[in-house]
Amino acid sequence: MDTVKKIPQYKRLYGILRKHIIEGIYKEGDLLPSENELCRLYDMTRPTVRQSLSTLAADGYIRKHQGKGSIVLILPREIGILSVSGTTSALGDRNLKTKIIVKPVLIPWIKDFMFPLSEIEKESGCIYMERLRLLDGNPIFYDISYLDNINLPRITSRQFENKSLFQILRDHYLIEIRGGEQRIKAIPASVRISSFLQLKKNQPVLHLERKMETNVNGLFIYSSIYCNTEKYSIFGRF
Amino acid sequence: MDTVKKIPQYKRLYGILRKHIIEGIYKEGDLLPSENELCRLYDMTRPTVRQSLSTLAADGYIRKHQGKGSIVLILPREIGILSVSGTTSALGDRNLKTKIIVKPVLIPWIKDFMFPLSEIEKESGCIYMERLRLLDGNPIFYDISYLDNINLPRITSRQFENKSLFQILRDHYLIEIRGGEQRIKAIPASVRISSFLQLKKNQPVLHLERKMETNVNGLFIYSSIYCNTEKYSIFGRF
DNA sequence: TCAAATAACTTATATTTACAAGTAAAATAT
DNA sequence: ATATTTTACTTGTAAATATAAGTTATTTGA
Repeated sequence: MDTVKKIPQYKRLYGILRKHIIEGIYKEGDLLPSENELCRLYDMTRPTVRQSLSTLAADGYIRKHQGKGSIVLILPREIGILSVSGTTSALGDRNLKTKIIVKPVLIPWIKDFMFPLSEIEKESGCIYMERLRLLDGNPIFYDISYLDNINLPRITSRQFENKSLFQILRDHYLIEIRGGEQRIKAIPASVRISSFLQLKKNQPVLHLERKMETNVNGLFIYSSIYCNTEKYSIFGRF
Repeated sequence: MDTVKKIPQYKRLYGILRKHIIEGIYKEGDLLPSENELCRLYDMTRPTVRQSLSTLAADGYIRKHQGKGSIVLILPREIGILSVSGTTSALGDRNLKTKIIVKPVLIPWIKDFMFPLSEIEKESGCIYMERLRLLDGNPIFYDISYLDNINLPRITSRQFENKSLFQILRDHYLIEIRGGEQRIKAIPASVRISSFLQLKKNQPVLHLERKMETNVNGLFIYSSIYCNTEKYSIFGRF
């Protein structure tokens, strides 16, 4: 086991502060310790500390005020599907349960896929899965995921119940989501979708098509997500 | 006229590079000049250049690759309503026309407003306006905006036709949008909304409720936006 | 007492320097 | 010719330093 922890210092501090914010050690409106204090506390220089704080600000956890300090925001992360981290982790793994509709299988890519595919992607086929996510027992997301079939040993046999796909990719394959693009529409629910989301046919449903980019060159994750927004809204910061 | 241009260098370079990307001088997949080249070209040091590039990357204009360089992305900014810049500017002011439904008027805040209001906001009342945005002649957005009534001389008499609200606020009042939060839902079109968006009643419509934060302390801009997503999707990067 | 000036904080911008680590092409050895 | 090594380039991380500028509380002066 020669896995040296070579996490950069600024990422380490970012993680620590974010954890503290999420756990409520710093509450809404609180001022974080000043940059100089953080320098002393964690034995870093100011540029390093500042890089952590900038990242926190970019991710919407704090707002920086010149001359005043860094103020903690309440991030309305109730259903943070618009953020990078994925739905499960965004909810703090509390009320969200995941049910597998179609276990991960290796299939060829669908014709006329929602996003253009590279030649390499087309050749290798994709890992396909369908999941239903329930919030407090109510089905909210019907999630169809597509994943390039490149070098992910045993992915199709992994246990996905109540786990975030992103978490598995990060923990077992060191794959991180870097960003992506998405299209959003309001559509009438088809029979299949309405049955999964317990809606009447043609009820309005939110449809997201997402392409997510990873730290692995050429590896993208695609999702088609249908949301029942009758009771819950999709929240996001920008 | 003593308006000294005290734009930070990194913002200047950010603007220059973004302009070049938007104008197509750098195309999709192109490598930007290396950090050291930019240092020489614009007479800055590397941390300064890196700050510009980091901001560009955060805004989705480029992707940085260690050991390789910064690659220009095609940003799918078709209808960038999910981005900060506002709809009109996101489309490059080309096909999008704006029609005023209700001219800016000063009214008291609505009871049970979609976002909680501070006491100061409640007292001062709000500037209310309704606009319809047409893309290639098709009504796409029905936009209801609320604005704190604080120190915006002549705002209610300004000409908003075919101009971005954000642009007017920036140019005349030096107000910049810093970020915000939004809720997204799919809802059935009401009679009023369906008539504006030329849809049948109860057709699915995308509903966005947004609270935007500005550089002016305590000044927020609220929008309720209804989108016809039959032909167009809402696009965003994250 | 009250308003203005000041001091002591805060973050923002910028330079300089050093080394680590990833990428790609050129040089080398087989 | 081909595989390997080297080299030269790229971005990533990090320290040390300096000055500017915004905010707040204290001190000062009337």
